[in-house]
Amino acid sequence: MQHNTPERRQQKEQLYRLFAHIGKALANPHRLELLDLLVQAPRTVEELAREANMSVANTSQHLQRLKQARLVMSEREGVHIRYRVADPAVTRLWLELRAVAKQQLAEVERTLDAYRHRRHEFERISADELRVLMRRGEVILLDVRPREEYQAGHLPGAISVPLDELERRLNQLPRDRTVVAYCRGPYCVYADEALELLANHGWRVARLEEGVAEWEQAGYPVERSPHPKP
Amino acid sequence: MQHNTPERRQQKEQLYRLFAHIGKALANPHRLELLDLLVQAPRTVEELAREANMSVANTSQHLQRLKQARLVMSEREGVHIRYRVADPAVTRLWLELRAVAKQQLAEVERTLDAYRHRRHEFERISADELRVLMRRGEVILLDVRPREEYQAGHLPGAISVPLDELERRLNQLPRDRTVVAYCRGPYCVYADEALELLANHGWRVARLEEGVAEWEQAGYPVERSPHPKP
DNA sequence: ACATTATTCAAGTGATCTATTGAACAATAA
DNA sequence: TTATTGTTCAATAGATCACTTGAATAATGT
Repeated sequence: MQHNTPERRQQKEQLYRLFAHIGKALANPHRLELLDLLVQAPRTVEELAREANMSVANTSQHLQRLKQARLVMSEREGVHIRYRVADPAVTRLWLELRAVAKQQLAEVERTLDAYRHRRHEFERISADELRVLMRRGEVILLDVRPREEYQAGHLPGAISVPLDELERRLNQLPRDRTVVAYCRGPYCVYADEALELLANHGWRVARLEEGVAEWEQAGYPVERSPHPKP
Repeated sequence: MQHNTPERRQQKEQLYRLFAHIGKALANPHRLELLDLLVQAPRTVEELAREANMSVANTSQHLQRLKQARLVMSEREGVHIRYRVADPAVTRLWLELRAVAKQQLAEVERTLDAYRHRRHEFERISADELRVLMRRGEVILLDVRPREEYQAGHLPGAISVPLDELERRLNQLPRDRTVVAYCRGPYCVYADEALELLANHGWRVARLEEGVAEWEQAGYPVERSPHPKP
């Protein structure tokens, strides 16, 4: 029985071409940023363009590559078209890609330190520790991402306080409990900025590195608000 | 506190560029084929070129891109240079990429059916079932990959019978037990070919879809032979 | 030292990718 | 209907990628 006929070769090549199609979708920094945003919450083209600092046309093109590779899907909503991650497996793929990057590129750590230059100032708390403290009611947990991201999914018991609103809402926070903040994940600075403000106002603070995706991937439950119709 | 200064933007972009560097390494079918081979066992450039049907120079170039992205590492062995996967996280990334492809591209299934046109002929057995039957001694488990791949890691209790040797060694197999065969994973045809031969000679046969990487990723133990020096 | 073998390097060409621009299209509101 | 807004399409130019070829390197054996 032959197992290296030209036809076999050709079919094998087609298979790898298909896999590479997904790889190609992951081969551009802008597309990864879009994907990263979509992992947090579904968004329209316009929103994505604004948040990723790209032209709308360019954003649209990149989204279409992601869509071709079936990493994201789109849905019309009146005049808008809302994109979302196509499947939880895509989120896992993205987390795994970042895990490889983190383990293997020392550069990432250096870049990250430059980017989040205050990130070692605050005590860090692990997911396990947080669960214990939350059960005992000893901490307040803040989700400092934009509200839509909170609505798309958040940690159980977390309060939505987008970074912009934090200063205004400081008086709503109990002074006698440690405040834990989280945001999009280890590469996001929102939580650090929130903690700095809180620390300056006298709170005891701690940072959770995990974002919702990492939390869910670790097997912990996530709360989702029903999607509000605009 | 500003969180969207131009410097922040720039640093964020650098971070995504780093991630995209890994994505780019995954953006070519040849590189994925090389990676797939390396997941099975370390190999020299020459071996890889032969098995992937590429020129040596081209293979070398692709390997260097993989190496730049720290997906593989290399080591001199006399005149040869042996490449290997840099880290288990890389294997997980590759499995996750394939999982996304499988879930999302219906084409994969169609291509796969064309490629492994006999794949529905044989009974399939799950990893769990296999473990039970192996414990009871009710099946023989064959690893039909090349011997070096077996040596780099195999399922506990598996016997190495490379496809080429199978016909010659038929008389060593007990006739009264079902033979289960596995190879590189769900996209590999070696096991199917082995099972066809065995079925034609009267054996009861079954196929395990998992390869060693999938098996290990599922949390089951893997046996590794000490590496023989040539 | 010399020849041999495995691998990498360097240069060149055609293919693919990316960002930009301005036009086209689709849904909504006036 | 017409105007408006969000999104996509089409064309283009510059950058990057992929494969080939032939030369350069590095270890080994004579």
